[in-house]
Amino acid sequence: MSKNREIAEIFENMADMLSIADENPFKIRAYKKAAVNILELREAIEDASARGELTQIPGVGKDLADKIREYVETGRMKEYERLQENIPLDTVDLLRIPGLGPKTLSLLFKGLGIRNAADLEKALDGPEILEFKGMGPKKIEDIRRGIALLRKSKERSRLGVVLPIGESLVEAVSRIPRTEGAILAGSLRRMRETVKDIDVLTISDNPPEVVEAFTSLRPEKDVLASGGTKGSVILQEGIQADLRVVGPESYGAALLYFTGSKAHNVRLRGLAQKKGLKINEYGVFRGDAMIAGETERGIYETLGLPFIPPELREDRGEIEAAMEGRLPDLIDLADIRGDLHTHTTWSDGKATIAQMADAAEGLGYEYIAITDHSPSQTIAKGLPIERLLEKKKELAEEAGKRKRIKVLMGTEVDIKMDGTLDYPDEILKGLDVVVASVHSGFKMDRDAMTNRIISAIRNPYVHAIGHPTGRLINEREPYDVDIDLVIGAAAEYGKALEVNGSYPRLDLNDLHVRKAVDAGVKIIISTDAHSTAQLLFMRYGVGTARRGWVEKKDVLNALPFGELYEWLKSGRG
DNA sequence: GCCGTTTTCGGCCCGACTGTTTTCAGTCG
Repeated sequence: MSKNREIAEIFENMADMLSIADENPFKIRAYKKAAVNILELREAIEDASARGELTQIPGVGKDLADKIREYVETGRMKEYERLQENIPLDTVDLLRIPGLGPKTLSLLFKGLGIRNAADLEKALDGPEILEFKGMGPKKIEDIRRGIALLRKSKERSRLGVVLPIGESLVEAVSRIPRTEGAILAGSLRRMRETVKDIDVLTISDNPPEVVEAFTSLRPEKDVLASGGTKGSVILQEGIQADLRVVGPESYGAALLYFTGSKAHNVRLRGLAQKKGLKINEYGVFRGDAMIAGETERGIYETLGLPFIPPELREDRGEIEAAMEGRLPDLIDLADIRGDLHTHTTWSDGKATIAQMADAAEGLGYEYIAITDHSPSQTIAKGLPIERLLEKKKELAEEAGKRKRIKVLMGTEVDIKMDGTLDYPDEILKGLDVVVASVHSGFKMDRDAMTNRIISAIRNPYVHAIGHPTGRLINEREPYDVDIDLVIGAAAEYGKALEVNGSYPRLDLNDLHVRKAVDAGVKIIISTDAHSTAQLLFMRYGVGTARRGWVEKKDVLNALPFGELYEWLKSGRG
């Protein structure tokens, strides 16, 4: 196991310590930048160190290279330890509270001796804190809210973080001798936007041996339980993983049971009872006789039901729909023919137009829209009109070279505070794809925000609203918006709403997107990719859409190019 | 702390928004 992650985390922590110590901001940035680049490094950092090529890592100069080498060789970093003597890691942790930055923390650290969360909470209740410059009642309330949000986020991790870890775990389990395949269950299989733990199910004729192998798979942080049929560990990543081992005859029953949701399973067991049957994690029983259990499909059949996809299993009406034969024909990842919200080096993306187009071709897409930011997004290098026109030229050249994929000229244009857009209509008119999004002024009141977004929907050149609620899972609440009115307006004006597949967003969420398709609104499932790798976020978007009962016919980027293009052109004065 | 023929010192992304102010500091992206 390479030490890339550890070293990146150390530099990240050091940057935070330096920021609390009020150090040179550029030095702080240097540490952070190095951390990011180390995390993205394609090889084990020990190898680069052994070759003496650490300084070839971007952002790593002589000093940081020395520190990395010291850590690789000794497992320690003196400077890091020295910093911790002044500023403990508990204090650094407080920076993760949204609304509490280094300046305020430094003030409280020095002035009130606040070193950890307990100190902070006590101080927030006391009167002394108001003595400090810049501290007022609203700020204190902000920090309190931030603490609550952080607490919530600690319980559940984001889908896009955990799913890859779960998949590699499944692979590892399937390589354990005497197992027959392995599969993810639980909320991960249901593609919930956040998950608490990883559930893995496998088949074996010797469960205890498999559990034993599982708990010693990797140098796991902690073994919570290790028994005859199930084992439970805390992975290095800090996430709990449970393994259940069953015989082949019970595989379907166990999968159903451990996939949940609990509410769905309770309903199924109720149905079974009425038929004189009993369902448990080993099978379906009539008296003592087991009549199903090998497959999930077989179990649903004994209840007179068709197979219900995992994403629907929330007891949100799927059982009634199944009984009445009106389950949705859910969109599949394979139905997706293109990505309509992506960024490139023209604004804040990491890849060029050509690289993004190549990657999209590699995914078998028919089209990709390049939608860089508009000028208000200065931090994201949003494009002034002259740059937009330059980009248009490059994109046209790039598009001209390609036979297999259509490269569309687009923008993610900012919806400004007053509801107008960040480019004039005559510019928007000349673009193939216009996604309009809110990136500023998140604290507007509900009416103002709703009207702001509806103003954008009314613009004849806007095709879709990007990440319509602005939330960042575990980081930022959605802005206050009446989503029903937005959906109504989208339906009225024939505009699409986005399901943004970037896993911190997943916005619209499952419930909202279901409302949207119920109202007849078209959906665009996009990745908002800022790199070629992020084009793979599509599966999170599709998972969220499936949880929202979205069918292929609802999704614009499941259309063949000709039909999509017709839609894009329609209704534009 | 990093970086580089506008180089070995002097930059390094910066504007919007908020809450606290009475001209600005802190946070965010």
